[in-house]
This record gives sequence, structure tokens and C-alpha cells, in this order.
Amino acid sequence: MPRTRRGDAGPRVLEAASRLFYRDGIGTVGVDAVAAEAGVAKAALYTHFGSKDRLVVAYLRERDRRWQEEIDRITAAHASPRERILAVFDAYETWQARDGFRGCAFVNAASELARPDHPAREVVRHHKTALRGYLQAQVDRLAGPGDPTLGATLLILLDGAATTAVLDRGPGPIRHARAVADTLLPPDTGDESS
Amino acid sequence: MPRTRRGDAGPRVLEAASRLFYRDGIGTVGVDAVAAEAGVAKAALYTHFGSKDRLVVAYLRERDRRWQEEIDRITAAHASPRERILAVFDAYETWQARDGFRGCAFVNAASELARPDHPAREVVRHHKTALRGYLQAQVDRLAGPGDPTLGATLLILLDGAATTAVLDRGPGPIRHARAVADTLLPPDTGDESS
DNA sequence: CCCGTAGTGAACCGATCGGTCTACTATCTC
DNA sequence: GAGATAGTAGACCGATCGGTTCACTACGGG
Repeated sequence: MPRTRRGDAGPRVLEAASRLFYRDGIGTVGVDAVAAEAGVAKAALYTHFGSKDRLVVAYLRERDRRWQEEIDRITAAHASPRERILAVFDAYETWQARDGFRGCAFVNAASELARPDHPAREVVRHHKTALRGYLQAQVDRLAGPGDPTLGATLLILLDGAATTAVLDRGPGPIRHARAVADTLLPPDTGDESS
Repeated sequence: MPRTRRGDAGPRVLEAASRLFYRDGIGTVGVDAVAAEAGVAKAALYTHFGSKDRLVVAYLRERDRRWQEEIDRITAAHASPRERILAVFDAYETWQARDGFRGCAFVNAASELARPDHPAREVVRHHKTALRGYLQAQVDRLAGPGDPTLGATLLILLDGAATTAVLDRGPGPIRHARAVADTLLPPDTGDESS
């Protein structure tokens, strides 16, 4: 008597885990709660993911995948590296405005999963490294003596704004961060390639 | 057969809680572990703090008190508002370099304690508000048309740098953030009155 | 000297944790 | 139509959770 169409249990569990882990915290949410939210038997959860730790890793990987899609959309929508960078800040602002915003899922996960060897931390590192790499790649295409640490600085602004926005609520922090980024970035020359 | 001198149990519990909560996360650490680390009977923990939630609040309050002491030291050591602000970044760098650095305890607590009405979150809000207030007060004493949001921006830089430093390890993030702050701050005029 | 008190150590509570297992049932494929 | 497959409901496991209780003991102040 499956409550889901055949083959649906995996995605449903992942979706439920994403919602609950982000909303209530990874440590707080038990596997029973995830299974119940997914409308799926606990055993099905375990045949698909094997353990809670692996479910957490899958949850973060999925969120990283969606962020990568967002970055791809930004890349497609803007040719100028400067606009692309500012568009990332705009995406943060949009995301912050959504109901139930509770900061960066990756930062929260790293906060909760203290053990530095926890498998989930590698996903967090990967996500942040990729984002910083994207920002730095855009910086490199701008005019002037390329600052090799500006990408890192932009990531600091994004993470700081997201963190502050959890307590402050509202678009203020991210707009401040965007304004700072705007002053740090050299102007577009209009002759960037790729 | 007390293992502690009379009246010592409270402080010992608080010290142990501070160490364990910060190192392993609040959710991960049980009250039994805190009592064991403190070398104190579980019952003594409960006569002093009543519940784990209240122990968490006391833990954060204590850390906030120590940060306030640090701010007071900075205020005493530097007369110039500009130097005071940069000294806060320097304090972050020193703190980041210590063994077992795992980011801002308040940010981590807010990440873990998702319920927005959790009593600990008020302590987090208070801490961040006080720090931002201090930064803004220094900004207000600087020359030029005072930017009423610069204090908030400086806090974003601090939080972002601390967050990034957890994954990157090393003084890089905080130095970047300090350099940005340095460019954002108008120069000292030398005629500020305290 | 003696009483109040702070603290001990351990048992105990019900609830929940992550995880396993069994007996059963729809559904899809050949 | 038969067998493999994917899923169900729920009992069950040992461990741990936050919190309580109890009988007892060492120490400090009057």
C-alpha cells in the first residue's frame, strides 16, 4: 500500500529532509520526523539513504546543485562580470525575503556538525569554494590589476550579510553588503571576453 | 565528599558548559557530559541552573560578558575611534588563531536553536546589537557626513570573516575584512571628543 | 560542638534517538 | 498470470536524552 507512486520515495524523502533540516536544524530533526513528513515508511528512507549522516550529505548536495543552477541562470542572464557579481547579491536578497529564511544552510550545517571530519563538511567546503571560485573568475575578467583575494572578500560579504539577516530580518544587511561590493569592484571596461 | 570547594560548583559547571557547548555544539552535548566535565554531580548542575535551556542562556551571557570586557580593554587602549574599530578586527584575528576556533559562539547558537522564541536567541540578539552599537558609536565620532549604517556594515564584515575562517582556517578572511573596513572608514581628524 | 547546607553518586523516569526487522501488499515487467 | 520489486505499518533494539529523587556526607558558621 504505497502512499507514493513507485520510485517516488527517494525524492520525497529528500524534499522533506530539506524542508525540515533547514527549518528546524539537522540535530533537532529525527529520521522518524523526516519519514513522516515525506509520507513514507522509515524503512524506505533507509533503503534509499542508509543512514542519517548520508541523508544529511544528500540534503546538502541537493541544495548545492540548486545553487549551481541559480549561478548558471545568472551567468546566462548577464554577460558583464560586474553585473554577474551584483546579481549574486540580488539573488541573496530575493532568497532572504522568502518565508522561513534561516540563513545559509551550509553555514548552519557546519555550525551544527562540529566534527571537522564529518562527511557533510566536505560538501559545505565544496559549496563555498565553488561560489568563491565563481566570484573570483568574474573579478579576474574585470579591468585593472586583478586582486586575487577579491573573490574571497565578496564571499565574506555574502556570508556576513546572510548571518546578520537571520537576526535582523529584512533586506538591509544584504543591500549594505551589495553596496560595499559595488565600491570594491573596478568598473566594467566593456571588452571582457567569455 | 564534594570534589569542589564549597560554592565552586556553579562556576565549574559554567566553565565546562562553555568549553563543551562551543567545541561540540549545544545540541550534541548532554547535561551528563557537562556535569562529568565539570567534575560535579548532575544534581548540583540542576540546583544551580534548573534546566539545560537556562544553562545555555547562562553560557551565552557569560561569553557576552567576556566580549564586553574585551571591548572595554580596546576602548581603554585606544582613544581614536578609527583605531578602536580596527582593534576589534585585530581581536577577532587573535581569537581566530586560538586552538579550537569554531566561529562565533552566538552565530553557532542561533544556527542550532532554530526556534525564534528560544530564550537564548535574545542573548544572541543582544550581543550583536551591542557590538554594532559600539562600532556605530565610533563611526559617529569620525569626520565627514556620518553614515548611520556603517556600523552595521562593519558587523557584516566581522561575522562574514568569522564564518569563512571556520572552513578556511588562518588569518586571511579577517585580514581581508579588516582591509575593507580600513577603506570604508573616513580618516581620523584628530579632534574627536569622547 | 552541632546543625544547616552544598554537594555526592547512583538509581530511576518516560521519551526519543538512529537503526533493524518482519510480515505483508501493491504495482510493474515479462 | 507469476515473480520480482518497492513500499507499508509497526514492533523492536540498545543507547541516550533531559530531568528527578534519594540516602548520604563533608564542611563552614554560629
